[in-house]
Amino acid sequence: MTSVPERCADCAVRDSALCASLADNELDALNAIARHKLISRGQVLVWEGEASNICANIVSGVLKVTSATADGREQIVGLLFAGDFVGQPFRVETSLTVTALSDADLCIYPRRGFETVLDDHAKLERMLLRRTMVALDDARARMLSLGRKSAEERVAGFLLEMVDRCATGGAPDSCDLPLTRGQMADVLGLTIETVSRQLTNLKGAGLIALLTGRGVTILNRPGLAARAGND
Amino acid sequence: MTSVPERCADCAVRDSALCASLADNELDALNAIARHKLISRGQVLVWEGEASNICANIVSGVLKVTSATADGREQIVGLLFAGDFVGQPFRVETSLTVTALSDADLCIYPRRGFETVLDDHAKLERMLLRRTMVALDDARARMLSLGRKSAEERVAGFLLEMVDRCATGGAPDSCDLPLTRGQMADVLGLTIETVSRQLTNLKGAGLIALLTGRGVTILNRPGLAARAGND
DNA sequence: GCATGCGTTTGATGCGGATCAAAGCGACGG
DNA sequence: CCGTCGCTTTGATCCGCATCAAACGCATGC
Repeated sequence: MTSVPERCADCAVRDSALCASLADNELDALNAIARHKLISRGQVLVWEGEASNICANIVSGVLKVTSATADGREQIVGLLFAGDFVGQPFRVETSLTVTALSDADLCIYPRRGFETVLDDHAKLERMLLRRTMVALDDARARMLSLGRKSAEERVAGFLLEMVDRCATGGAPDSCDLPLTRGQMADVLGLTIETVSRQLTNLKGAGLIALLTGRGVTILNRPGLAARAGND
Repeated sequence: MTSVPERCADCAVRDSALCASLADNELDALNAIARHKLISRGQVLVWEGEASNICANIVSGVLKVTSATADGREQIVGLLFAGDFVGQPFRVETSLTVTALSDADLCIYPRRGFETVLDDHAKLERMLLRRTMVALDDARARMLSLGRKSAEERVAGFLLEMVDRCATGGAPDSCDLPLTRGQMADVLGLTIETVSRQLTNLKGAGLIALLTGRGVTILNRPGLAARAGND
C-alpha cells in the first residue's frame, strides 16, 4: 500500500498539482511527510464524520466527493481528477466522504504535517486558496443547475463539462465517462432512468453519439450547448 | 501611540470579520485602502460578468449572492451577513451577482489593493482560506439539499439554519427572516407557492408559528429537525 | 375614504421526473 | 456454451412540485 516517495522530478502532476507552487528545492518539506498510496475502484478514502487525518494530491485516477442524507440518499458534490487536491485541512472531523471511481494513485500527507508546511510556504497556501475558490465557484454553478435546470439541461451541460475535461488531443469531442449512469445521476440530482432517457433523447436529436461502454462523442457542440441552457 | 485606526476601534465586526486576524497595529494596511459604503435594499453591489474590482467586509445588513441561467431563472447560491467577506480576489471578472437584501453597511477595498495586503499578511490570508473552506462546505451541504431533499425537508432545514443564525439572545427560537418568500424559494430551488404551502403545513403540524410580517418561531425543534431529515 | 402596489396565501390543474417493473447487453468465469 | 452479475435501456404508472389563476392582507399615498 505504501512505498518510498519517489522523486517528484518524474511525477505526472508535478506541474499541475499544488506542488507546482513550490520550487524544486522547496519540495523536500512536503516530500518528507508524503507517502504514496494506491487505492482501487470503489474504495473509500475518507468517511464523512471521521477524524480529518489526511490530505493528498491525486497523481492519477478519478474520485468522487459525496454528501448523504440520514436515510441514505446520496449527492456527489465534487469530482476530483489528476492534479486535484483532496482533504480538509484545519478541520478536526471530515464533513464529506471521498471514494475512488477508478483505481487511483495518491500522494498523501498527514493533515497536521501538511498544515505546518502550509505555515511555512506562502505560495503553497496561495495556491490552495485559489483552488478552493475555484471549487467554490464550481459548487455554485452546480447549485444553479440542481436548483433551476431541467433534466435535459443538466445532462447536456454535464456532457460538455466532462468532454472538455477528459477529451484527449486526438478526439477533442469524445471521451470515456469515468462514471456509471448511477453516478452521473448522483452528480446531477436525478435518477439513473432519467439520465439514461435524456442521453437517448440527445442521441436521437443527433447531438451526441453513444459509443460502446461509456464513450460519448459530441456531434453538434453548439446544439448541445443550447440544450444545456448555456446560451 | 498604538493606533487602532479611528474607524475600526468601534467597528461592530472588528472581532468577527476577516480583520479579526490582524492586530490593532496591522489594521493600517487595510484601512489605508478602505472606504465605507452604504447601500440600500435591492441595490446591486456586483454584477455577474463585470470586472472584479472590489472586495468588502459586511459591517451590517444581509446580501444575497446569485447565479442565473441565460433565460433569467435565478438561484441564490449564498447569503452573507454581518462579518462576512464579499468579493472574488484573484479573478479578473466576477462570476456572480451580489445584491443587498436589506440596507447594508460595507467596508470596501479595491480588489488589487486587497490582494497586496493579502501578500503581506499571512494571517489574513489564512483567515480568508478558512472562510472560503467554510463557504465551500456550506455550498456542498446546499447541493445535497437541492439535489436530494423534498420541499418540506428543504424548508424545515432552512428555518433551522436561519433561526440559529438570526435569533437574538432573548428569543433563541425566533427570528425575523431577512428574506421574502420569493427569495426563500430562490435559495431552496423551489417556487414561492411551494415555500408558502410548506410553511403553512409546518405551522399546521404545530412545529412553527408564523408571526406578523416575516417573523417565525420554532415551537418544536426536534420535530422540525426530523422533518428536515437531519436526524 | 379609496386606489395602488407588493407580498402572501390558497385553490385547481398539468407536467416532469421519480418509481416500479422488466428486459437487454456485455464481461467474466465455469 | 451457458449462467451470473453489474450496468443500461425501455416501458408504465404515479406523485410532488410547478404552473396558472385568483383572492387576501397590509402598507402607502391621494
